[in-house]
Amino acid sequence: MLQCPWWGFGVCLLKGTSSPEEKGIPQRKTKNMVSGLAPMLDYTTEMDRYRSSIASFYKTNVNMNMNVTNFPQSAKLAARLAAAAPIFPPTAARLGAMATTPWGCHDNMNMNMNHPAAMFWGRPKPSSSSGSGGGGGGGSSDGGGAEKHGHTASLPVSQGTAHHHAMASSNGNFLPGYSGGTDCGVMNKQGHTHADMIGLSEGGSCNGGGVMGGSFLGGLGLPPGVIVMAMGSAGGGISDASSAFQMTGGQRALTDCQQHANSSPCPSSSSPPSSGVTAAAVSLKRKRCGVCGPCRRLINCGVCSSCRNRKTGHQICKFRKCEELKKKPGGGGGVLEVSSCTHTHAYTRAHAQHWLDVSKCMSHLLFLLCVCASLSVCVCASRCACVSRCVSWLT
DNA sequence: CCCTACGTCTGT
DNA sequence: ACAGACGTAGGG
Repeated sequence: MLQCPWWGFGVCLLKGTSSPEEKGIPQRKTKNMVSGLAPMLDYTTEMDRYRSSIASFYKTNVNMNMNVTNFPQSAKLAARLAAAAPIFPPTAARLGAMATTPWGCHDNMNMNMNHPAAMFWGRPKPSSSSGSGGGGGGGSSDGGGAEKHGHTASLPVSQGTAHHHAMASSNGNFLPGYSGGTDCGVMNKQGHTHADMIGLSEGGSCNGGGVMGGSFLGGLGLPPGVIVMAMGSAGGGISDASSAFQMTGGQRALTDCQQHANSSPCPSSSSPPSSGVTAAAVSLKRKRCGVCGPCRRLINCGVCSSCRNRKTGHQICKFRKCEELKKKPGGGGGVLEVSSCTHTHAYTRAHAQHWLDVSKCMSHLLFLLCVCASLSVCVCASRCACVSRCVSWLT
């Protein structure tokens, strides 16, 4: 389990350091914190770019590539994000740099990068004091919260936000090229770099540490050997490198993971101890496990029968249907103690293939999203190198 | 009260 | 087996 002793700049700056002060490093959540980086990082600018990019990304890509009505939640999400007040701290604050070896789960992000570093985007561990920025809230209790959040004017600046950002960024779906002239990024029609395309295409095209090489962070270089990792929302917990599809679910997953942080960090998709309702409980409605791939998916596909018949069907999107709930209640469950690679492998493979198949029928944009979704399934379900294999299946 | 979604029933 | 419809639990 990753434990960062100290967060500064949204970064786990040092290991074994007793306090930020000792290191003489400013620890702030907002502008002040980047004072030393001010020339490179401008919060407002970054936010503007971010929001406009999201808006245009969806507006353009979604309209261009698919019928937006098929992806109502994508649109909603875009709208929310675009309208949201700044939801994450300055760029620098989102970095979690670690001079330590990633633990298994996060090593997933190495994927095909052929590099021991993994980069995520996240938030610094919220300080115990304050709740600046209305940081309460946390995630919704249900995947459905993804939609319900639409009621609020802005995204919560806590877990939810962290996940939105962490995931979006880790997969690059929403990341509008923070680099000026990226060498390895793939530009979309808006001229924005999409890291997922980078990450999923070739392993070695981006050298340097992490997914985005040295060009992210507005040119902020990182010391050699510094590993940048996603801290999810609860730095040190199981980080959630899931995709833009799976924000709300991710929050919940994260919570669950934390609760099980001792032994089995994150319940696998096949045997989630966090299911809450046992088979014996019967009669009561079972709840989503919150940790499986579908549960962690945020956005309805908009095309499945459940989505199409939302009004009358009262069913969750097929792609968001909890793996556990798909099983017969009380039916021989719990047999698999699935922490093994083998199982995870099969699981992710199925999903990866599924999404790959889906992608063949859909747009390039969706393909990317789907790929990301698959990856996140891997990340969620595995604790090992399976992800890289999953990636290889997809590419 | 509204919305989401689980469980169940029914039809194909 | 699957899809669709419906009742209704649960949360906000």
